[in-house]
Amino acid sequence: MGRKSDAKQRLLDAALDLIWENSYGVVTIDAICEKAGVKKGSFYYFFESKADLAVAALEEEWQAEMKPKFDAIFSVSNPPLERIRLFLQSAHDCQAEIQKEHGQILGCPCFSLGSEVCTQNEPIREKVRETLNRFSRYLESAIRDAQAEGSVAAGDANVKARAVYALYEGSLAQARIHNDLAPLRILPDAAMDLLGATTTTARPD
Amino acid sequence: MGRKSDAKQRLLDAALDLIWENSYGVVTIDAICEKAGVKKGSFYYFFESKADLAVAALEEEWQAEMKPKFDAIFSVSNPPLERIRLFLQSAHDCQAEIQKEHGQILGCPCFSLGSEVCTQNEPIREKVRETLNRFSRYLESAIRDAQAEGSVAAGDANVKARAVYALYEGSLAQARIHNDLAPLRILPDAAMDLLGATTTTARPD
DNA sequence: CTTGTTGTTTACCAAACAGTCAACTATCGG
DNA sequence: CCGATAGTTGACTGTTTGGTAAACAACAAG
Repeated sequence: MGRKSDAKQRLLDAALDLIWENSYGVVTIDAICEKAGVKKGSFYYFFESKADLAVAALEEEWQAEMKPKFDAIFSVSNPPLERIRLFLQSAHDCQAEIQKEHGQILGCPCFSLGSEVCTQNEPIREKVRETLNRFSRYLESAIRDAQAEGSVAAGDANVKARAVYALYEGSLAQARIHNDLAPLRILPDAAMDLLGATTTTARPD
Repeated sequence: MGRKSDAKQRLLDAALDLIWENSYGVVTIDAICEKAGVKKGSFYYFFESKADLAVAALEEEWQAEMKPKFDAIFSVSNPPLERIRLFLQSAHDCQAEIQKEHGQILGCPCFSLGSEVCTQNEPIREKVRETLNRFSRYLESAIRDAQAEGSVAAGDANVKARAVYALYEGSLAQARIHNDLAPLRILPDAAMDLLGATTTTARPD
């Protein structure tokens, strides 16, 4: 069945890294190839264009990285509000680690990319939409469970989830712009305020 | 005192329009010149680089557009919570109008630009920081006034302002990505929840 | 009218860029 | 060992870019 290669995977990884660290528009195909250690001819063997690669990279990132993480954090074994708090806490911890490594907070690659290219490239926009919806569905479910146990007031769980999600992404982007973890430190409490949560979970000081 | 010209202003306007509608990275100096009806030689007469122009455009946008608007909305004549509600409502109304004209919600140019280039260009990052801080200072002051009259619970007004501001920018970016006003429609109520506001202001249905 | 200042234009260059292609190579099943 | 399949390479093309420079045009003050 012919030759084997991990070049495709290397391209996906390199693209995500570069776009995350910089931005979609400024990253060239040449740069991706160089970082991946792959010649441009091979790039076009696997992908039609940079946009095509970006879509594939987003899907890969979701499947390989985000989904397992989300499934663990939003495990039904955890109390509903605890899931949300864990989620927001992990955002902080992840970005703290990234800042240590890169010297720079990078935020959410999907959201940054989406905001940058949503007016220019429909396939990327569609993949970003899909991914963001997957994210917020976890929140929505947790909120519904919280409402069922009475720790969050009644009301459209989808609306509440979208609000918390906007707060989350806004805080991440702010952290990136200021290269400062502060917006992420206050995020859990702000989300609980937003949900009008009756704090069943202890708040560490 | 030599020749007169509005070419510089035309360049500022063209740059802001193009970057807002698309993104910083994808907009070329040639495109800005063409839209402004200015030759490239003249561009370099007024600005050193695209980044230099972007910084000037942000300052111009603040001075000419945003500041007067903010001063009116956050007028001390208005009750504190009403200021905040007006601010969030106007975000919705502005974006609705933009959507009608462009067929596309464009969000906040400063925040989008900041998130895109903050890792690549320090002068732009610094100008974005400055501008965003100016924004959130209006919120902080209104929150402090609200606390004084008892319509918002005590607590660090700066922290609360940053949370509301993250929610605001997150909602705007979400609206841009989805090209959907929904995140902005729920924004005022979400902000009031976040602030734990004792609703003195009537909520229109 | 002249002279200095401010702004405009055109043509140009070198680098970077996306995208193509034909020749080449490793690997597997038979 | 042989051919089909899967992947690799490097050299190439044409275009778009950012950036420069020198000649030119309008205008104001003296």
